Amino acid sequence: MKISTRGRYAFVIMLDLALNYENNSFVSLKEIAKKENMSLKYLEKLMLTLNKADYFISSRGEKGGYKLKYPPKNYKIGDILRLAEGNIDVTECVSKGFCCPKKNHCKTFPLWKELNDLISDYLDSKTLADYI
Amino acid sequence: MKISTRGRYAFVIMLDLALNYENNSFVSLKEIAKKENMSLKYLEKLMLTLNKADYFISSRGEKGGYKLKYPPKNYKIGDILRLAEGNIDVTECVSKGFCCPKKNHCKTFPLWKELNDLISDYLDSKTLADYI
DNA sequence: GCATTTCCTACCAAAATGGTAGTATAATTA
DNA sequence: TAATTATACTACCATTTTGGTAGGAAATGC
Repeated sequence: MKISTRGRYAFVIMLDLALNYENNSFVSLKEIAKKENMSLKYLEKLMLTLNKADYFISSRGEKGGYKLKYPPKNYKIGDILRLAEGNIDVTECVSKGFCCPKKNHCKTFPLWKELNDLISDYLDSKTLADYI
Repeated sequence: MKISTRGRYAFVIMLDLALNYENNSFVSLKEIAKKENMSLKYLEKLMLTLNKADYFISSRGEKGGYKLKYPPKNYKIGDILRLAEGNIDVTECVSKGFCCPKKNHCKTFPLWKELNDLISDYLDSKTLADYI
């Protein structure tokens, strides 16, 4: 049931960018890595994943870095974690598109389904704006 | 955020024993393994873990196996999963006894804490009796 | 043109996961 | 009492996941 380093780091990165949103300047991964005591190289790789979404505006070179494309309240924590972790479903059988032959008479399915909805709904009810 | 095979199997095993609770007979792992299409050897090892708790009465030899020591409503799903999985906390930092130096001014801690409580409270509100 | 920073690929060590194998021990039954 | 059956316990193992490093290429600002 662990949230992995990927997810935890992603949340931190996004929060750091959210905190800088009003400034309209770029924040480099180097700064974040230093501030949060994370490996720059690991952050770079993680950023490749996050960048698949329409989350940032980026700029290379000196004074470059990243900034949020939209205001912090537009970023659901659930979406950030799904992106960073791949998915956050508690079992395979509750994942969209997964078809288990005994889904309808499985005694355990209702628990996983309810638990999964509880988690998803909670994480989707929170945005970056709630943590700055 | 996945519940591993250990936790999922544990829930299934406990449910099978709960279904047999009224019968007052023993259910062998061989039967469960066959019925649920699981590896007997893996079940045996998992049972070693579950048996650390005061959950079963067991008997060896023919007609042997396991039965629940207490009625199904006495078994919280949360406890079963904690036992099988080691722990079910979403991060290390929310685990009891873990001390993070920046716990009090960490921007992300509140989310993990709330999420963890949500999950724990839900799983502790359900017992085996709810699924038979 | 040079330093800086993102972008991208390839690799790698350690840990977790999901098993298997073998054996000892206890209970049942023929 | 001997054979069978089932739990109890230890050791091992292959695969996947996790967390991270290395090295460049491409773009940008000064």
